[in-house]
Amino acid sequence: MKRLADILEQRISAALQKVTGQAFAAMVRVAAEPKFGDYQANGVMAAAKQAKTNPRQLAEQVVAALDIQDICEKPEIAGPGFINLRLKDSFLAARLLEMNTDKDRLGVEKTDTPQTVVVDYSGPNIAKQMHVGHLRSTIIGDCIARMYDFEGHTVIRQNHIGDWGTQFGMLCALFDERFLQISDVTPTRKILGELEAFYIEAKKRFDSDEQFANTARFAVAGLHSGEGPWRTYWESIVRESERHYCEIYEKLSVTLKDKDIRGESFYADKLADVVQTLKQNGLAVESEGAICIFPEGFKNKEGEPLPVIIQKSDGAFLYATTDLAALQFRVQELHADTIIYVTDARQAQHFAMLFAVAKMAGWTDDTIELMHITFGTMLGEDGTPFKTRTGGTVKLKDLLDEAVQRAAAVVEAKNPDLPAEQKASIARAVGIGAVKYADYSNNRNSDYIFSFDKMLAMEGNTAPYMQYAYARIKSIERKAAGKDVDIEGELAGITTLTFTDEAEKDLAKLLIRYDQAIDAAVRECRPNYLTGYLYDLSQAFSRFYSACPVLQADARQRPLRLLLCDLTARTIRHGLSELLGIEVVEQM
RNA sequence: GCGCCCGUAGCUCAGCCGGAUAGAGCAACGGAUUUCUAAUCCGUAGGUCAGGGGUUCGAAUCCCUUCGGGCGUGCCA
Repeated sequence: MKRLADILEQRISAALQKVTGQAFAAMVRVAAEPKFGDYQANGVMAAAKQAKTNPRQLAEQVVAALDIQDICEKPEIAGPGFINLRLKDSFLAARLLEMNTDKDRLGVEKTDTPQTVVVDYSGPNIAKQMHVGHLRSTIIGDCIARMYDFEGHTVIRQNHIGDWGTQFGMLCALFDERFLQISDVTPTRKILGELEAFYIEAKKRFDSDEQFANTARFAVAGLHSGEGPWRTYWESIVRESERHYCEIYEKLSVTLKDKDIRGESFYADKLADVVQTLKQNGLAVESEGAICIFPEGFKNKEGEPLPVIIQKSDGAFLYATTDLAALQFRVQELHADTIIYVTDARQAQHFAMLFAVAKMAGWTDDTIELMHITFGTMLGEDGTPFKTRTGGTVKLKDLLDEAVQRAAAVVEAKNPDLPAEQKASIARAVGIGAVKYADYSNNRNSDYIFSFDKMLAMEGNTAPYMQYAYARIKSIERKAAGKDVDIEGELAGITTLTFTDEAEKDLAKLLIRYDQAIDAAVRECRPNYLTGYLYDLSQAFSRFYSACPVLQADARQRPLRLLLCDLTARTIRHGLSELLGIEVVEQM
């Protein structure tokens, strides 16, 4: 099913071409107000200006040349030269019926130019527990990966975890001290059970105990050379950490799996080559004792060229080195057409420089797209970076647990008679959904204020609003049997649809726009376009629900209403659960 | 100093390539339930889109500038 907005764009552009002899964009948009119709074309005014003709007159000619009666009522010309379009009932009905036959994709077409897309997201530093700072990259990246997937691209998720570096020396040192002989995984868990505390203690010892610090440095050397027990310790720590964050991913319905892990350690033995290559091709030079590359256009405080440092004066490599190795790997081994990095906005300059270096080195060219998808900081209710009352970082697990707990209280208040197990599962879906949705629904570039009270108020533009709309539809379906309504039978037997209420049409018009919403969201990697659509859809449904009885509707009205319910439920479920990773519930 | 992001209703935020009278939610006020879940719906009120200038048929949106906030700016990631 071709996107309606695209069809309209093409038809009107064609008419413009016919009239003016030139190519102009029709600039079709959803109408600003219902009284202007359903869609409007704004392109005539710009075209008239360029062609130096009267816009109203041009609009008349365009409308006269326009072949569109299969889709719209007679177009109207308004204002300085807008062309207003109103969809025909017959067209709406045809689209709905087409969606009805496409259970999986709701009429959303796959891309005709599939690509290999690498999405790099989440990337926790595994020495520590995941905290709120990891939330945005994890879920925004996941939504991007899901959307690209759905559009038919080959998506390669990459979890670039921080599993290498000097901090692992001190962790191994403490590990060594705590447990000299690792026999199986159980004692490992015991030692690392409170990973955060383990890290803090190691850090404390490292800073205060000279002998311990020496052991830590010795451990780093051992890690690199592979001598001694250090690799084994390291593996235990890494494995234990992975267990921890895979648990969080599962809680969050994030699609990252073990196979997506490709941490810093993976690139460790490639770093020397990267530096060597860049030296050989003359890009990397020594400066103040470090090996640097100076991409054009970047300056430091003194206005001098700013370097990307790839090797410190002591010989050690840096994260820029690892990032370059990863970039090269993704292009050359994973054959990426597009690489999307989902990290916070503070790293914008780092990635800009990185991309510049990759281009200088000839690793990428104009056929490969490198995107840094940025997002703002999560703030507490006082507007400062989000912390616990005592000033510590908030652990992701604690935050999610609290959300679920709060949701459980609401479920208990609203629906105390449900079985305990079902109440618990609703609380999970609602609580986690609320946290994710609050993040998704904001423009990712702005900092946003995290507030349990707001996101779990469960009124207005929140995940529960949509989950509720979905649950109401499911409730209708459950009641249907008792009222001798055979939904499946009626849906299968529909041949014509009759609109008798504006609320039906408003809902239908939104339903057929799902493809457009996804397209906008994926094009700019902005999940909030998708949440905005789903909210509009749910609102249209709620209006429809209060205006139009379904099961009691007469035989003429009921097929359409059943179809609208079914398509709405499927769209909400698909949007929430397949694209945003937010669970839906049958009852709430 | 330079660079990036941000400034929209009392609060939290949308506003897609410049389009018609700038939109939601929360809070406030008033209404709606013998009928499929009221976690809902309908209505009222609320704005110098930080200020100024420019581009043009048209600017919250693009450009310049001032103010205010955040972040980054050579060996952390």
